[in-house]
Amino acid sequence: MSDVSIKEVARIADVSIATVSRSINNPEQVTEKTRLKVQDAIRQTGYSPNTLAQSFRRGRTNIVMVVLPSVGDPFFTAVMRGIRSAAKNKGYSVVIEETQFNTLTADEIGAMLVSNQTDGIILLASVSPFGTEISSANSKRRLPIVIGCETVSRELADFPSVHIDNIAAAKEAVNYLISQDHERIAMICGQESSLLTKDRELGYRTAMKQAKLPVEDGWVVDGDLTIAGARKATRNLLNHSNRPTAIFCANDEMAIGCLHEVKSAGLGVPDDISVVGFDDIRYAEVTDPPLTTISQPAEEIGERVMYRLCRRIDAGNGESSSPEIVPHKLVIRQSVTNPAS
Amino acid sequence: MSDVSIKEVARIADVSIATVSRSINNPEQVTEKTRLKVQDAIRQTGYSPNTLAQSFRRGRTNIVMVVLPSVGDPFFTAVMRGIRSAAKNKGYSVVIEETQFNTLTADEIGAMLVSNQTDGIILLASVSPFGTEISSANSKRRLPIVIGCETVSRELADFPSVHIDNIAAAKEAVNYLISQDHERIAMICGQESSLLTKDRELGYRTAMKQAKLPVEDGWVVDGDLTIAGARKATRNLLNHSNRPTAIFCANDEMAIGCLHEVKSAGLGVPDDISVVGFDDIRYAEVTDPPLTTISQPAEEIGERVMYRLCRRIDAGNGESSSPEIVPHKLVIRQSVTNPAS
DNA sequence: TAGAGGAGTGTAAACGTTTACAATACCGCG
DNA sequence: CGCGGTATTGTAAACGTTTACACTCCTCTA
Repeated sequence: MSDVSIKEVARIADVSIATVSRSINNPEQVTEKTRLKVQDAIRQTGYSPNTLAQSFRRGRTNIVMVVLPSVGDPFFTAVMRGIRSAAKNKGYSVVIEETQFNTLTADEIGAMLVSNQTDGIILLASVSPFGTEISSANSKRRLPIVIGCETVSRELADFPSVHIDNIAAAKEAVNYLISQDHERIAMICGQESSLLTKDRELGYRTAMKQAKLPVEDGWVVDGDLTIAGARKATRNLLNHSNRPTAIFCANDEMAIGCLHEVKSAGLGVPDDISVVGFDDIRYAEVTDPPLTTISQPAEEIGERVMYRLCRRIDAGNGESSSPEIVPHKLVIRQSVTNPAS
Repeated sequence: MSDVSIKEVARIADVSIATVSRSINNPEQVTEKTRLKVQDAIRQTGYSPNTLAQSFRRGRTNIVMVVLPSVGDPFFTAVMRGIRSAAKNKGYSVVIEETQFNTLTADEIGAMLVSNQTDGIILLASVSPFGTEISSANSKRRLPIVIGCETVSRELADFPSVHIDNIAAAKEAVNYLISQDHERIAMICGQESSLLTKDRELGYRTAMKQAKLPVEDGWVVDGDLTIAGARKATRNLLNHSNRPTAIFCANDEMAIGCLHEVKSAGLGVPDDISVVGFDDIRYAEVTDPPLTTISQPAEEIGERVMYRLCRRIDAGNGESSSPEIVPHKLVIRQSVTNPAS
């Protein structure tokens, strides 16, 4: 099967290998007649081009790498589905690199580039605050990189990106709690390093400030973006001397941990504590109670980011680098109620 | 960076390109002195081998493909983590193909092979009952394939596999329900095509038969392995004229849907209905109530299956094809109670 | 009918490695 | 000092494509 090369086809079809190559890749350059001859020979021999040789010759792997914090998080698997579908559409394969929530340094990205030879990279994870290294190292290398979900720091601003408006979305979530008469609202956020988390925290603080509500010391805690982290964070919140009536979580994964911990403490959701999540992963509607959360168009983000990358790969530096903001939506379920009732 | 080739290094180090290649790949074949010279030159030039050229020359992509039903299912993401860790260890990249629960045909696998040139394939999904096509097509091609999680049909028996004993595990789960005095036990299983599901169903039926308990018509329903499917299945079960007191689900994903639907119907878990799952995904301990389920060593399966594949790739047909059974474990949480109480 | 121009095809080089084989250098022994 | 043998290095071919360039036909125009 795969041991027959273009030479054999050329021999059978009685043409040169160049003509075979052309009838496959640029059919308009050959006669109808020879094209048919070649097609026949291909069918006879069961030839299929050696993609290794093609990649080598063309200098293209047709592989892109996506770097993400955690493959386990349903939000990212949803984004991945979008990426994969667009990739398949464009003839790319996708390899995944998981950062396990650690922040990437420029060197690590560099290492990934040389080891996994890829045509481009999609960053769904935070990169180190020393973003300049990457961007300068990269303007040198001019490697196509596009950023998804994560908010973009100034240093990376010359790369295209697609994400929601995290600040506005977080504000909307918190404003909803405020509209339900909550005044003591806490937040569980991700680790320091994540810009995206920082933005959501900023949205929370802005909403609180605009409503002239205080944010007490110890009301903003790090939940590590994991279930376990959120459970610990929730315990701290419940033991706070001025216990909040509502908790806003920076992602649904943590909201699930939070829900569980509140109930383990013998309290009710939403009767004693209201909870709001972020992402609208597919488990959000089957938690108990179903989770009120911010919905992101995860698959769409994935598709857009992949198409954006393709354009970058094809167009080189031509592709614009403006951030692309996609819409979010507050979806109201049953994890929030009025604290007075 | 990547535009400097081995030639440049050879020029700087004042040796031939063959020597450069050797000092990298077979250091024991060159003098200490030249090795150092070459190392220096590499550092000076920032050379790193062109992996495309290497792949081409060596006829190896160092890429493996894994075919799985659904990337979203946390069980599979856990298996993937194991695969990825082993792959990284061995210098392989991993690309994923999702079947979306459809059964694969031999042709489809063939197409994947020629389009994505890979060194091997890990099958975590069901393949079509016409397994002979694949195995014969493959003995021709002698492509390294190994099977994980899925039970192996007779036709595929010449490929290595690693999985738990699904029949025994399902029996154990059902026996546990029986030991808790349940007599009316239903099951939500996956689609027809999945052998793995068939085995779990077989385990269920065997346990029931051995305990001389009847399996009523309509007690074994298809839940599609999805949350939505399980909810619908659960609704049917709850409306059954002889309503079961316990439901055994073929995976945790469905158990989550089941839990939710039971509670939506105004019933309590486990007080009115007991529920048992399968897989022990990481959400299983934070459902309400925490889920009693069968735990599979998912990451370990992933690692073993990958190492197995490596051996197949290296050894050719040398590697044994005996199935490798890994241990499962019943983990008891709070979704089951005695129906009398 | 000569010549220009274009369409179709062939020849051969190139991509960056690895590796069989040849050549050279080095060592120890007689 | 010469010789055999081994350790190290160099030369060149090969992997399967793509593609620049050259060549051959053919057609159309003047």
